[in-house]
Amino acid sequence: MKKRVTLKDLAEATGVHVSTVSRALDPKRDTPLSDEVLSKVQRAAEQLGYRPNRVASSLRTQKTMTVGVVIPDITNLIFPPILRGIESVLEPLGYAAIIVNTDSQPIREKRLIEILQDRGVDGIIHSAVVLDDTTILHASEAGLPIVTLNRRVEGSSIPYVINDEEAGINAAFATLWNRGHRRIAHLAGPHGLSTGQMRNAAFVQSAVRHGLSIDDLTIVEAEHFDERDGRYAASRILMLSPETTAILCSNDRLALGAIEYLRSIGLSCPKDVSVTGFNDMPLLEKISPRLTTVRIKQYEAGVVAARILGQLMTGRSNLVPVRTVLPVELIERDSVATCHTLD
Amino acid sequence: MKKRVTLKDLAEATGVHVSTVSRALDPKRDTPLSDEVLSKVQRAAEQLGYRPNRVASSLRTQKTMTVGVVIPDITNLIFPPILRGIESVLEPLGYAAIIVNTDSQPIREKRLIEILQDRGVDGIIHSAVVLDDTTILHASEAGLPIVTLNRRVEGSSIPYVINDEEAGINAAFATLWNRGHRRIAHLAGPHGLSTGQMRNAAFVQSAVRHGLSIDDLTIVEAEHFDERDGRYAASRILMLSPETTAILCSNDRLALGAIEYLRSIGLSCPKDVSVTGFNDMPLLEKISPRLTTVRIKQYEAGVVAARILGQLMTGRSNLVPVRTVLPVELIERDSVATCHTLD
DNA sequence: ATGAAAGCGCTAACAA
DNA sequence: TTGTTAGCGCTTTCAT
Repeated sequence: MKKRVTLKDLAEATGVHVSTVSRALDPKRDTPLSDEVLSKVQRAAEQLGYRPNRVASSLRTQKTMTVGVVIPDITNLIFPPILRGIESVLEPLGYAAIIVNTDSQPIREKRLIEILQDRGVDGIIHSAVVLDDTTILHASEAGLPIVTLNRRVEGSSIPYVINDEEAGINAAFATLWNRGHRRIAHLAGPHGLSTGQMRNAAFVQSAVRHGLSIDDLTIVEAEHFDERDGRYAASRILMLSPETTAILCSNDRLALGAIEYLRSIGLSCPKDVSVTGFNDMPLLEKISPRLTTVRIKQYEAGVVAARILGQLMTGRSNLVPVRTVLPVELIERDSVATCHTLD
Repeated sequence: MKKRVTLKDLAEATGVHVSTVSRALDPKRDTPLSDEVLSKVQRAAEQLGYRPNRVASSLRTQKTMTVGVVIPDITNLIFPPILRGIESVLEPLGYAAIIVNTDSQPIREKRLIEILQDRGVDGIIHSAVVLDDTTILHASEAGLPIVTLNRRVEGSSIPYVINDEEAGINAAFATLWNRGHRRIAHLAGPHGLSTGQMRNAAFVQSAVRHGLSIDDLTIVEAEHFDERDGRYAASRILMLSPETTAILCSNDRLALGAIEYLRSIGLSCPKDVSVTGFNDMPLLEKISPRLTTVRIKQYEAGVVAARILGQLMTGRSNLVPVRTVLPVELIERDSVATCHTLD
């Protein structure tokens, strides 16, 4: 185990002072230096294999060049592309990311945020906030740059990047409506999450605009955005409203669960019941029936959030919009069929 | 932006020396302290909201309590479960992980390893090594604790955790053989990766043991473990050996690609050609035809690798096995059919 | 253009 | 049982 080469070593090797060495190796140097020392130091650094000690520099500059990325669960397929998007902008800027999974547990989230702060992260990209997230509010008020992704914290000025939930739900609703469906139920996501809430509101709005009465709408809320709760909520929907011909789901996993449930009771999607999703997660196009869904820009969202965080961290917070809404796109596949029910 | 509370602040607040405060707050303290100071300090820490500055402590102790996790690409579905496995053991030990994607580019890998070293990671879990990985060899020789996962570096003493490739390939081969297949081709993974190589060798061994002649075997190597190269390699296989009735693929993504190719030329899997995969990646069971594959213990592998790294980092390297082989399991689904070809 | 000196916040060897 | 001191490796202000 050979010891690392330090600035001091280079100073001894070149006969100049450590501070001079430091300056010579500083890429964005402002102080003037003689070409001679400069090249001498650089050559020595090269030869001895000098590598800067980021820990030491972090302590001195109070910048760790590290950001925290908080997500509910990396095994949820929509997150890996988002992370690659984040990486694509942060890595070239010299930042590294510490990724943590909250498993949607507020206590766990709180602990993880604390850990990130102990480690002195320069900022946080947060994709797992709840609507009234006090943990993150505190951190933000303490001066930590934060951007939320996919979700937002209510009544705060924390910048957020979301998808055009309303347009997405409208498009999904419209495609069902245009295929003749009138008994359209909503399999809603958790109301504690902004996505669940916004999509639910958009659904109601769409339905009303198409002339349906609020009282006639069947809406069942899933506790979590997963297949299990999708199955359960679908069963409740059909119990409450057996004449349902289409289920508009708050995301793909719920939709997958709903389709599983339909199959389990001998119904077919789309023949008996049409289903739509939201997100267009990876691999979805290989699963049968190929789900009609709303595609969100996953990688893009990561990129945009990271750019905003970058601005925040370098003090150009005046430039950043509090609200960024990314466009979505309806992907029509095979889970929606024309409705032949005689009403 | 309020300033962080430091040990010095606590020292002033309690009237004792910083070092005493440090001791009072050290969880695994060996020096004796009076109950009075202890509680006084702890109360002050609580009240003022003291949080230790890990950067400072890292500089002093030369331990960052951070590990690097190197993978080819997080969007490859087999990695998220592995990461959760790693997290499940490292997080309770106080470690955070910096995850980097190499995109299987050696130059990129080298740069990323350097970055991790600059940041002073205490160890690395590496899931993207190539067989003759000099970068990682150097790092290891420099004294950095390293464990490789899924793959191994040839001719080194770097501990590695792999799956029982041989048993897996044997099982896949046997199920094809038992269903009457005799014209079994191998869609091999890259020879530069230990998985590709080991699976290829196991295939040849299996075939020979079943009485096939090496010269008759059709083996086509894919350059990368992805669908695109799977499609291409499958086309080559059928060109070289049109009588092929089964393709044993080196992993799931290659198998998915092969099936896509078959479909594109009007052949059906499993009716016309049977296909097997390797890994059993998430969501595979929802894709039709449901792929018969070899399930590897993804989460478990992360757990084991992390445990070994933990031992290495705490100097108990005498306890760690260089080689750990995890058991695999054949998952029989719908992509293998009985062969009715008259030979 | 370069050197001197201080200090980021913490820990640990040594003293008392 | 507690205080003193030194220093991890770097950056930055001030002096020269």
